Amino acid sequence: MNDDGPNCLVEKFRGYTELDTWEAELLNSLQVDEQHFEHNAFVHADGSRTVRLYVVRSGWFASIRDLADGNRVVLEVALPGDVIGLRDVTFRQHMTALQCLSKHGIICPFSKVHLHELFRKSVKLTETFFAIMSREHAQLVERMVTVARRDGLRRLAHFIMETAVRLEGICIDVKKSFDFPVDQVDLADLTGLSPVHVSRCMTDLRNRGLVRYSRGLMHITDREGLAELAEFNDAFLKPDIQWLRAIDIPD
Amino acid sequence: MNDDGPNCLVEKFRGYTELDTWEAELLNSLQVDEQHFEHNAFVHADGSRTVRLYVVRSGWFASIRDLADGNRVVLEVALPGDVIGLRDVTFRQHMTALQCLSKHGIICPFSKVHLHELFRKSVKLTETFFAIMSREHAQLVERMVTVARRDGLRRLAHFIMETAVRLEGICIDVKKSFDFPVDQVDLADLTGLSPVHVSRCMTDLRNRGLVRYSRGLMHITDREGLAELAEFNDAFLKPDIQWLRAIDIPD
DNA sequence: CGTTCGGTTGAGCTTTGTCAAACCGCGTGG
DNA sequence: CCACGCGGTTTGACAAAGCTCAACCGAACG
Repeated sequence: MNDDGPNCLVEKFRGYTELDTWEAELLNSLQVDEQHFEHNAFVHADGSRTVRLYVVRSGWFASIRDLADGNRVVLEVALPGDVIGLRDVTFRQHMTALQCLSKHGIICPFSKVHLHELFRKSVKLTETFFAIMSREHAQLVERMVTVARRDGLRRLAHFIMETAVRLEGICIDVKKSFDFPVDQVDLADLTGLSPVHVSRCMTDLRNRGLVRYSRGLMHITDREGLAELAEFNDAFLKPDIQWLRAIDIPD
Repeated sequence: MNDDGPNCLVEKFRGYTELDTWEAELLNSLQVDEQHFEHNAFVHADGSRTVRLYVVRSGWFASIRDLADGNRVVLEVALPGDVIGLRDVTFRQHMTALQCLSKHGIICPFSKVHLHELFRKSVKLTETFFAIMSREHAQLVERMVTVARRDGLRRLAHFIMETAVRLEGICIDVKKSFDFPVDQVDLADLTGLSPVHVSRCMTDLRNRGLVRYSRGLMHITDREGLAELAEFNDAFLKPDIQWLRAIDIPD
């Protein structure tokens, strides 16, 4: 029941390490419940108590921070198969709200007690959760670099590339059009731009023949060009499968 | 020898959990070596193999990314007692260079094999490393929010507040002047601004009577005002000491 | 006593933001 | 079938924030 595709934890973990059946079962025990959400529905609010974590089953979910002046920041987008909440679990309160971006989305909640038990049962799984969190961290580092030092065009190019590569990781063919349930306001909050400027930059990307984009569908028409414009390097999305068998190498 | 102040791991970990002597010894075994660096010296380059992690003994160290166009981003600043490298350890290569910011700095390197052994020996320490990484993540989230959506004045105010609170955490009295070995070029790379604009904003902060700052010394003259301007909330710096004893609470 | 380095200042320019209007595809109800 | 309204996008005019370049200043240091 929980082995039905790349949107499940077992598949994700197998990208990092080998699992025997007992470990796979442990992971699957995190995906017994299901919650459904509609577009823009909140899973939890900013500042709410950290009680649960989630595995995304379908749809896109975003970590959101609303600012006093009405501005909003999207810190990260979680895609199917992603784990949400590792960052917050060691805090009492959530640092961001969690919202469903797509028309419809499904997540599997599990309690942090459950995670905790799992930590005690398997070092290997613990290490893999560790690796997953560090990958999320790495993703944020790349977005930080982009937002801090690149112009609007490149920020958007980078986000599109990043998302495409991540979607490939869950077996979505991005060579043709793919679902991209993010409107221009979301893109603005993702890149630190204004919606108007996002519109201008997207038009620019289109005019350069890099993407085609409309109403929830994205099509990358020149992947090389887009990656080059964004100075995109996908190393940060690829975990080192060997790290568990680290070998100390002198300089 | 390694219990001599707040710049050691044992002290840091005691902020998260209780340690018995055996665990304290394990941690101290990570701090047997020492490396010294001068201002702007590199500990490792961007893209180099991830072999070691570090504990900062003294001085400030920065994770740096150089961009193709000559721009530079400072991703994070590590202060005494901080662990450097948890983010990169699950990757084959470093995502940033590591540079000594202060006139002089000392770090204790330990191999990732060593970390790995420690993971096998103590779940509690593993979980604490997990918590430490999530705190670093949280820090980056706050900086991301700031860089994405706040103006130069607020970005600087936020960085100063964040740093002050972190310094307090290692027993540095920030009520009076304190060491602030970061020049305006560094501040620019930290906030995504130009050095010239940093100068203007720093002057502005001074004129508003919030800080006094010159040549490596910082003095916060109006902490309330500075925190308010930056919309600074220090929750993200405070780990939840209770998280290991998490209790599942229904909504 | 000159040089150097970091910081400051001013002028002009570029990028991006703001506001407001127009537009467009789409679904709904008359 | 058409008019309408709605949400999201586009466009234009203008304003603001921040960048670049260049000159200048002042403390530290040889």
